[in-house]
Amino acid sequence: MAVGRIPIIVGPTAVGKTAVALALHRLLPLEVISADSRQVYRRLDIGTAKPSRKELQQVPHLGVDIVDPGTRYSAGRFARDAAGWIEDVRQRGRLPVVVGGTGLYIRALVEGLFVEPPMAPEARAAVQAWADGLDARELVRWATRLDPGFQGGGRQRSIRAVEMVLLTGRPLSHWQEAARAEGAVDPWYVVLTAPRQVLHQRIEQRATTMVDRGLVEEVASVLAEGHAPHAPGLDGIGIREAVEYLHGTRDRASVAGAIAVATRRYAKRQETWFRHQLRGDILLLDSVRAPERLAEVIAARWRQREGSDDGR
RNA sequence: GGCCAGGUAGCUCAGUUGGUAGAGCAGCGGACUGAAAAUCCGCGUGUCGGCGGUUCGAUUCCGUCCCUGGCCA
Repeated sequence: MAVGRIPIIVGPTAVGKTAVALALHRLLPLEVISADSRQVYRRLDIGTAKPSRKELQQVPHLGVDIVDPGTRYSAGRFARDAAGWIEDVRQRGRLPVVVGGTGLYIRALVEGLFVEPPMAPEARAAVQAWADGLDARELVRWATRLDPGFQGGGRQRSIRAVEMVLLTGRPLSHWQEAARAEGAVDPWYVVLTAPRQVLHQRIEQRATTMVDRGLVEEVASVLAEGHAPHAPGLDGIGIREAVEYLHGTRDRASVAGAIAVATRRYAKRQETWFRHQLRGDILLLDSVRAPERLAEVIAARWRQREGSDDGR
């Protein structure tokens, strides 16, 4: 169900994706499809650096605030949801623009994941409970034994490999080969980059601002609603550090610094992903330039492309 | 000004009885198919403060200068 070509703006955290999307909105009739695995969670606004309420009013965003912190979201669900949103935006006669930093979500949308066979929730929970009693090394050993094609990894990936074999009778690699899904869109990637030094500065700034704006209080109030500290929505940079402080294992003065360190590492992993994992047309833009200038370049290139070949 | 202590990786430090040095943190590179802000794999990145001297060889010993901290004036 390819829906045609659409722009996909990616880049590491804090590089300025939101600002560019906002500026681009003034040049093109667009709606944003957010590809961000943290911003899907309601209530966590400061910690996930969501666009402000005002910004969300100015530019329609789909994919923000769609599940409670206690609900598990996934790349597969994103791929289905996003394909629907894109369709809706098209119906309204507007241009869907995917914006986000979660590489796997974008891959799931563009290239499609394999079609996952049904797995009983109780069975998954049982595997999870079994895994809770084992350490990472034991899990890796099980994964290797049950799935000879196991590509390696730690706790999380081992559990996934074991789960697939136990609940479907076939290893992950089998499904990946045998049940390839179709991609939903034809991507035009715009990759925003910034020199490391600049990026690190922005990250530092952002970490401090988060704490000043009440990150700790926000997390405390979500915990007070009864969510466990390891709830799906609470597993994110910034939120983790706030939880550590609230549990007394970290002093308040060190929160912002720890967030900056974790964020820098995350940004590096994202850059590695965007450097090697994207397939297709890519426009690389240095985001040291003003968002308005970047938006102009993107809009001009887009019109050029769409004009020169009728979008197929 | 005098007397101590110290100047080794981006930071905090270890070490070399003379054979050009290594930990933690930070950082860098890479992998990536439903938890991905996750989960993993790999990599020391260095005028051992400067300049002289002794020595086959000095980061190490000697001299001198500079810098930092402390104490005394």
